Formats: sequence, C-alpha cells, structure tokens
Amino acid sequence: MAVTLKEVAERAGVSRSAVSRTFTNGASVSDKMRRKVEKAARELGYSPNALASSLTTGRTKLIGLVSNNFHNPIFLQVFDLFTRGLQDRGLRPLLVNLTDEVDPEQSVRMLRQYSVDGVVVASSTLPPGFAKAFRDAGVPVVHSFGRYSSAPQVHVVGIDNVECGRMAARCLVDRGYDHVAFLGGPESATSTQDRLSGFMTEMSTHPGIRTSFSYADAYSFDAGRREMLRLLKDTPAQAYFCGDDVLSIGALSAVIDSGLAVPDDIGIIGLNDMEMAQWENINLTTIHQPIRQIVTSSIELMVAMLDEPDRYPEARIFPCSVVERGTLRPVLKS
Amino acid sequence: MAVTLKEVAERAGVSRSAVSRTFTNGASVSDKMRRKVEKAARELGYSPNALASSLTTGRTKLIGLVSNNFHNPIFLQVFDLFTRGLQDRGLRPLLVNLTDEVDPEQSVRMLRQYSVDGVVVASSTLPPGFAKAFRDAGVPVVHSFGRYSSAPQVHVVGIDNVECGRMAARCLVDRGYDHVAFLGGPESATSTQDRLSGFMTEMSTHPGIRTSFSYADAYSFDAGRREMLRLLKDTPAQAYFCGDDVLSIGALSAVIDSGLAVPDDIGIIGLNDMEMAQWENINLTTIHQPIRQIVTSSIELMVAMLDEPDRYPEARIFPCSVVERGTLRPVLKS
DNA sequence: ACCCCTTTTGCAACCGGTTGCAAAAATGCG
DNA sequence: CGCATTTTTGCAACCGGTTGCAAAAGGGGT
Repeated sequence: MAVTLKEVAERAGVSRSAVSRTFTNGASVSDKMRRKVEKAARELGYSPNALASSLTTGRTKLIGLVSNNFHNPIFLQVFDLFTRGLQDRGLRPLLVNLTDEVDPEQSVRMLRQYSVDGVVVASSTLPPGFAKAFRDAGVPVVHSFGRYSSAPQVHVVGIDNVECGRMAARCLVDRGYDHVAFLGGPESATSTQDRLSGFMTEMSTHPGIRTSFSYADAYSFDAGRREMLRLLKDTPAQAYFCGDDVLSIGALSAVIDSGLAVPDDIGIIGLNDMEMAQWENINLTTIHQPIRQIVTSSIELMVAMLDEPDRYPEARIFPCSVVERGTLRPVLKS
Repeated sequence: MAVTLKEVAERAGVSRSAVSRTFTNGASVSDKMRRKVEKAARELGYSPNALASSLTTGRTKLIGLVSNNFHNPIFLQVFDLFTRGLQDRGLRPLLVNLTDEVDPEQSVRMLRQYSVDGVVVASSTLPPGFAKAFRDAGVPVVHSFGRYSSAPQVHVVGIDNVECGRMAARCLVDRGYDHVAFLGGPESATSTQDRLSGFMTEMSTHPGIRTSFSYADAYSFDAGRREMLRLLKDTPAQAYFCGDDVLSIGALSAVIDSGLAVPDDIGIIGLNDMEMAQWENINLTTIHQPIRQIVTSSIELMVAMLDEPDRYPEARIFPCSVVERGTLRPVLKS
C-alpha cells in the first residue's frame, strides 16, 4: 500500500541512503540529488514513515496527553490549545483518558509501548503519583494545572491555589461582607484543599468577619446547586467563594430559585473564568486563571525537556486576577 | 534506556524469536519456555515496543481522532467517550485538531506518516472532503456526526438533520404557534443546511403558519444572542428552532434581557441536549442527540473495518427525540 | 528401541528507515 | 593540469521487533 523509501530509491536510480538524507534535514545532499529524489518521491506520492525512523533516531515526536478532566468545559479549551500548540511544533498528542484508571503503572506501560517522547499530565485533580510514575520511568513530564509545591519532583505549570484562596478572601473583605464562606469542590482534590487553606488563612486576619466552609461532592453544576440549597435552609453567609465556575453557576441557580437576589442578598465569586462566565445570563464575578499562558508555557517546557531530559524540575506559577462582573456587590468606598 | 527483546532473550538463554512469541498471542510456545521468558522479562521490566512490531505486522493500533469542534461542550463528552471506548479495545487515539487546517492532503500525509490503522472524523462541521481524502488514501474512515447522505462514500454515523428539522417544525406546529422561525448556525455548515431544509419542508405543509429563517455566524453563545437581538428589533416570531443548544442559550439570554418572557412571549427549542440544557437556570426544551450511541457505534464500525477494510460504506442513523423542558409552551389539547 | 507425526525452537531474512565509514566525485589552488 | 581538501554518495550494519522454514525435540504406538 504505502510507498517505501526503497521504491523511491529505485525509481530515482540512487541509493536508499540518498533518499533518506533528502528527507532528514541537516544531512548533506547535493542539489542535483535532492531534485532527482524529490521528483521521484512526488511521482510516487512518498512520505516517510515516522514510526520506522523513530526506531533508529529514538524519537517518535509522540507526546502522551494524559487527563481525567473530561467534564469541565475549560478542558475542552485546554485540549484545543494543547493539540494546536503541539502540532505547530511537529509533535503529536496521544490522548490518554485516565478517568477510571487507578494504577499509574498501567498507564506508564502503555505509554512506553508507544515510546512517547514525553508526557503532559493535564489535570487539576489527578494525584501527583501519576506524574511521578512517568518521571520514574525516565519519560520527560510536565504536570499542567497541577499542585504547586515548594519542592516539586516534576515540572509543574499552573496557578497558586493557596494564593487564589487568599485573593478571594481579600476580595470579599474589601466589599464589606461580614459573613463569608467557602463552598469547595470535593474535599479530596488538592486544589480544593489549597484554596480553602488560603481562604481561611486570609480570613483569620479579620477576626470580626464570620467565616465558614463546606464541600460539594464534585466540581459540577448539580453538586454546587445541591450544596447551596442545603446551605440556604439554615443561616447562609452573605457571600461565597465557590471552588470553581461550574460550582458557582450551580450555586447561583439555587440562590435565584430560592427567590433571593444576587448580589444583593447573596454574593458569589468563582474561579477559572471559563468562557461561560461572561455569558450575559450568568455574568459571574470570578478569578481568572490564565489557561492559554499555562498551556503555552507547558508546551515550551516540554519542548525544552526533549533536548535536556534531566532538566532540574521547576514550578511555573501564573498569577490570577479577579474579574469583576455581576455577582458581587461593589467595593466599599473608604 | 528501554529494555529490548534481545536482552530478555540473552538473560533467559533462549532465542529472540522465543521471546517474541511469548508476547504475541496465538504463537506456539511451550509452558516451560513461556515461564522462563516471563521471568526474565519481569526481572528486566521489559515491555514490547509496539511501534517496532508495527513495522512487520502492519498494524499500529493507532487511530487518528480528527476534529475541528473544540468549542462546543458536547465534544468534550464526545472525546471522553471516544478515548475510553478506543482504549478499552486496545486502540490509541492520536488527536488531530483541524481547526485552522484547510488542506485535507496535509492531514492525510501527517496521519500516514504515523501509519494510523484508521481515522475517526468527529465533526459536524467539517466538509466531507476530509473524510474522502482519508478514504482515498486507503485508510479506514468513519465520519461521526457527519452528514447523512443517501449515497455515502464513507461510513457515516450520526443523525438525520433533515428529519430533526422536520421534528422541530412539527413540535412548534403542535403547540399552536402561528409565526415560527429557524435561527441557524453558519450557512456554510452542512448541518445547518439540512436542519433548515427539513424545517422548511415540514412548514410548507402548514401554509397558514408564517415561517422565516436567518443565520447566526457561528455555533456560539454570542452569535446566538446577537442574532436574536437583531431579530427582536423588528417583528420577532413566536417561537424559534435554534441551530443548536449553545445558540439557543445565547438567544434565550437576548430574549430575557429584552424584558420578554420565555415561553410566554417567545418560545425556543434547541438541538443536542447538551448537559447544560438541563441545568435549572436554563431548562431548555431541545432535541436529544444520542451521543453515546453514536460514539459506541462509530467505534464498533471502526473495529469492524480494521478486519475488513473494503467493507461497503454504510450510514448509521440514530433517531432523535424532543426533550420537553421549559422553553416552549405546552402542546395544545385537541 | 524404532518409526512416524506433532509440537517447539532457532536461524535468518525482513519490516522501513538511519548513520558511521570509506570510497568517489567535486572543488580549490598553485 | 596535478594535487590536496572538501563534499557527496553508497555500502552495510543497525534500530526492535516478526515470521516462514527447516531442524530439533517430544510423544505415542508397537
């Protein structure tokens, strides 16, 4: 079926090496030779077999793109950015869905069978064990949207969730609320833990403000709505920092359905600034996570590691910022 | 770095063929030999190189997953289902983003370089030329969410968009509206054309009902909102069939912001039944597209084609149905 | 123990490329 | 034009596996 290098060589009347060389750049080939080979190749419709060449060169240009976040709309954008960014650099993403995988070894084996040149773990909820397992197998790894650690064992690109918690707290304080709360995602997610920790730390410097927290059992609309409905039965806070935007929108719908007004009765601030947050019928005040920059930086880091596999692990943390929309009351004038 | 078959052979004191055979099933190996080899392999941490073996076997188990729909949330679910379904069958999805690719040849070349065993085109907006180009290159192709044609040149799995248009029209007629309209996605998308065609055909059997149509310039919230705002300036219809759910939600927000009530002043019916459609703050009446079944069937078809590449092309069309929620007034009692 | 048949094993060629090395061709220069 | 130097080319081995074939080993029956 497919045309091989040998056939091109025969047709052009040259050696196989000559053909090989015209298709690998940096090799020494005369112009005359190149023209002859290219002509034959064109006539035959030849294109080199990347997998065969990977055997000798040791590079497949395949990158494992590993994730378990297939329910959060921001990840569609993440996949879009990753696939395009990798393609632009001549790399090919091999998509791996870890949704119901628990054993890192299993995934490591699979990706090794395909000799991926590197692995991008794109997930805010996957335990760090997965990224480590890949690294231990000697594969360059970047953990995007991973947990910031002061002693990273693998390259991490993302945001400082603790700082985001603090930022949300400050934001609520500035607006003069005197009863605030954190409505987190699942307690087990590292992102939830960090956001809570930052939020509580900051609030502890404002002892006059009543502060509480609780968890939804998933980063989903339903979970956010359910938890908010539960909170509304008792004495709700005046403003909530929700674990992410999807959760916020669920909470928002609960508040509105209960006949309360946003932001007058209850304020809400989310996190992520997903596309939907700016839809006019949602108009969510939220903390912007610079997704595009995170992905771009992850790819650059990955590319750098392909040349320098033992690069010393670093954490690249991008600042977030509050995007003012309609779900929090304005800042108090001082 | 990686352990090779040869090293395992040496350690086990057997020939390389013996090792190869213990790892390819269906090969004849004695129990004693198998045990010896497996022991050595385990000790060395060997796992066979899938790419090297593909050279001789001619199968990579790589499937190109090609799409340009990275902005419609239903495609996140589509990717989730595809990746898991393919993985479960031992196949690996190589994700290709065709967002800004115009030349099919380019993509064909790329996928051939990686010797994919097959290609799944998962897109409702990609012109059929792409699927054809893959088929012409001799690669098994399934076009999921593609256009239904009575003379398909490649396997198509999806819905009958013309019938969906008719269904939407009937649905509006049943509710007694006497001025209805289609608010489509981009005119160039085949899905838009088909939905409009079905809608108008059905409406033509109800000459007493005023019928019109217009297009939004993308399948997006903003485009839907913009077009609806434009329509509201003049004499809007009583009910709109919107090109898809995202468009519907944009239109919905325009209607509400204009101080009109849904469904009392204006009714809306969407298409897709994406997860968000059932969120309480949206509660969109829409036509359900059986995504899960379409993906499952696509994968089954792909697997079948791997064994029988020249399989006669078929179209697998799944029925859709109206999901009654809150954006259309109830059916008139007769 | 012998013969015949079946199963298991190893050899060697091959899959589609790359690459070190030495020979051949081209080039520069006096 | 001849010689030294540089560039281009082909040979052959190799990357990590698979597989047809023939030889070796095993098994059963007498």
